[in-house]
Amino acid sequence: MDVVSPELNSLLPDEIMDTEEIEGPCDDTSPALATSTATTKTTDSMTGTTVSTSGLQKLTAPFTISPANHQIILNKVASSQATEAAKSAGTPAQVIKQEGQKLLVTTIGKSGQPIVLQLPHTGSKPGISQISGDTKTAAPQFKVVTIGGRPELKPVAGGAGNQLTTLQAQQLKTVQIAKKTPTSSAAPVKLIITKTVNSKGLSPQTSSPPVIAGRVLPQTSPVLPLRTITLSDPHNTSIQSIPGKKIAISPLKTPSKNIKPVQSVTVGGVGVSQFKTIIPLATQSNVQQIQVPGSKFHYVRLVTATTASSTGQPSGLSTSSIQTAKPMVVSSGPVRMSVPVIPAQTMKQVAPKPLTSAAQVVTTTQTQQRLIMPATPLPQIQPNFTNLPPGTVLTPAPGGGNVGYAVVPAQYVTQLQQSPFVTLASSPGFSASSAIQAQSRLPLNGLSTADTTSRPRKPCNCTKSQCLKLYCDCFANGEFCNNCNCNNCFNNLEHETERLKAIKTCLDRNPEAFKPKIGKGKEGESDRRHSKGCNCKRSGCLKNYCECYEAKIMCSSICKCIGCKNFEESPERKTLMHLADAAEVRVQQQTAAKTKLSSQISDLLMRTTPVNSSGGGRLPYTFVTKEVIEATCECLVEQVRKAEQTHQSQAEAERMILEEFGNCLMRIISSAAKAKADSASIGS
DNA sequence: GAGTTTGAAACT
DNA sequence: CAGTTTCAAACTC
Repeated sequence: MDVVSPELNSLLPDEIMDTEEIEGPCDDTSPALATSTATTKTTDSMTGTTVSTSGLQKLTAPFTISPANHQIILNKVASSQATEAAKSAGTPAQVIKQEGQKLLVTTIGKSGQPIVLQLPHTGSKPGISQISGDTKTAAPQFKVVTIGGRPELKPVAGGAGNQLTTLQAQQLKTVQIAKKTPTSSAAPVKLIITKTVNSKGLSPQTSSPPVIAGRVLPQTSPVLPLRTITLSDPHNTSIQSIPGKKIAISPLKTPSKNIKPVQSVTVGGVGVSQFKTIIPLATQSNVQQIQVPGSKFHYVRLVTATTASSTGQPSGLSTSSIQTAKPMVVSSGPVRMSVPVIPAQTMKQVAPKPLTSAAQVVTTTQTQQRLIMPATPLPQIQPNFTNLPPGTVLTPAPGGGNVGYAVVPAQYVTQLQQSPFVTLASSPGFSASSAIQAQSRLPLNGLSTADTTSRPRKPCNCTKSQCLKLYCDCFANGEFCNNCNCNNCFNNLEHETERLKAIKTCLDRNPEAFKPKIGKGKEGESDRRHSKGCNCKRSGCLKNYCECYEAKIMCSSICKCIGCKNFEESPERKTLMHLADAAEVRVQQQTAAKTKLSSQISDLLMRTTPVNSSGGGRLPYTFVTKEVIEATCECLVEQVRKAEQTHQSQAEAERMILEEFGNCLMRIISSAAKAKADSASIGS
């Protein structure tokens, strides 16, 4: 079992736990958010998005999705209070009154289509869903939730815009939140929450193809409209974690005997590439996985915090006052997760669920877990998070309670999700690591690397560093190696121990080693600048050797470069920029011309194919006579003249010539086809 | 594709 | 902290 010992854990920055100390502008979209106490705020420096988490001592955890800022807040709320909270949020809320866990999903703002989902106790009546599974399971089991890339959600169960009845709520075993397709923005988003009762992991769910217990499905597949979040509760065997014990780092690396039903939450994005993943490790038996496509957050971390929340309450609703504010905490008994999600671009925030109930009864005071997913570029927001690269898993320090940290590269988990995750969780003998590594070579969610990330990362070629030093871009970016050409790579879960050690070494050397190098400068300075500045001597800072130039930013006062030409007024820089721009434009034009020509040719071939087939042969090449060639050349030359007369750029001239050539080809082929058709008709 | 150059990271 | 070495990416041929 690969875990981080408490010793190593203790070496890591303490600030991990200090999320509540983080200050940042509060971009609340609802009054409810503004009234919370003991909140945790995280702010995306790039976007200003604010994620707030409710106080840990509260049990309520509204889940809200704000179209305005792409925030998703998930909180468990008391039923009556949920309504209030939703009202305060400016939109009607749908509340399901029922004992047990309640999940309020509501939107703030435009959509005005709040969704309230209730997660009944395990002991509650079996749902109508075929996947409800074994009702004997004591603990509530849930977990696959996929939310469409758009925050706008419309309730499906119980009718759109209508409040769900208690019965409906009880029957609400399956909710689908379909990703809203870009083309049909008006299409309602389905929300499917599947309650899975994985009794001993032997109850595969077959009724709802998109929803598979314990498995997160690929999110960006164009043929898979539905985004699903599967909430599968681990068996209620032991929710209580044992302080001091090591915690499985990830389901992937978890030894077979520790593999438990996996809780996973996936939030689908619309055409988004980068998937961020959270793998909270609540307890020994509780492995949770959260994936949020379309966001930029990179890390997943579990943060524990002692709370005053009452334990032993299955739902926790009876004792908790409504926590209207900045709720990003999903609480459920002993395990509480706070999931601030601050995507750099889409700014979606998700707070997944929690579950539990069964085992909560035992203890009086328990530590709770919060899951925090900071966006990758969040130096100012949660600087502490960036100190830990993804993949880091921390076990609770001695006496620290059931605290677990997991920082996992989203893409890595995304790959995992493509793998038979259920199998991983249910098959003791399965080599998770091997499977993971195999999967890591696959494109993300069926998309190429270039398609899946706004920050395409080149594969590394490390040979000596084992990809465990900052020389390796993958490692430096806090990512596992994926599709790389490296040799003897240790930057993977198979070598988690070494990796963690390397991470620690790097952090010892430089606590900010894993922070983005490009961040905001001082007040009044440029928005972006290198955190340390470059030290170039020979490149003039006008080659990609220079980190400033590579990041397309100007050198600043903190740079120690010699002979720098990377400043605003630098003629060399301007020339370079112009050349680069021109080259880019040219490439684009050529690409466009090629595409057009290609389409024209293919279109022509399509049209002439019937003729050819009817004629039973190819077009006579003899049509390309000397006269035809000359005429074609004249046409092309004419285009050159035209381009010169109109003072077209070279790129444009090339485009015109290419286009004319395409037209000539079309005419030749058409004539040939026509002649052949005519001859065929005459012959018959 | 091989070899060179370059500068960050690592080391002393 | 400065100097040196190592390393992998960028670049050149």
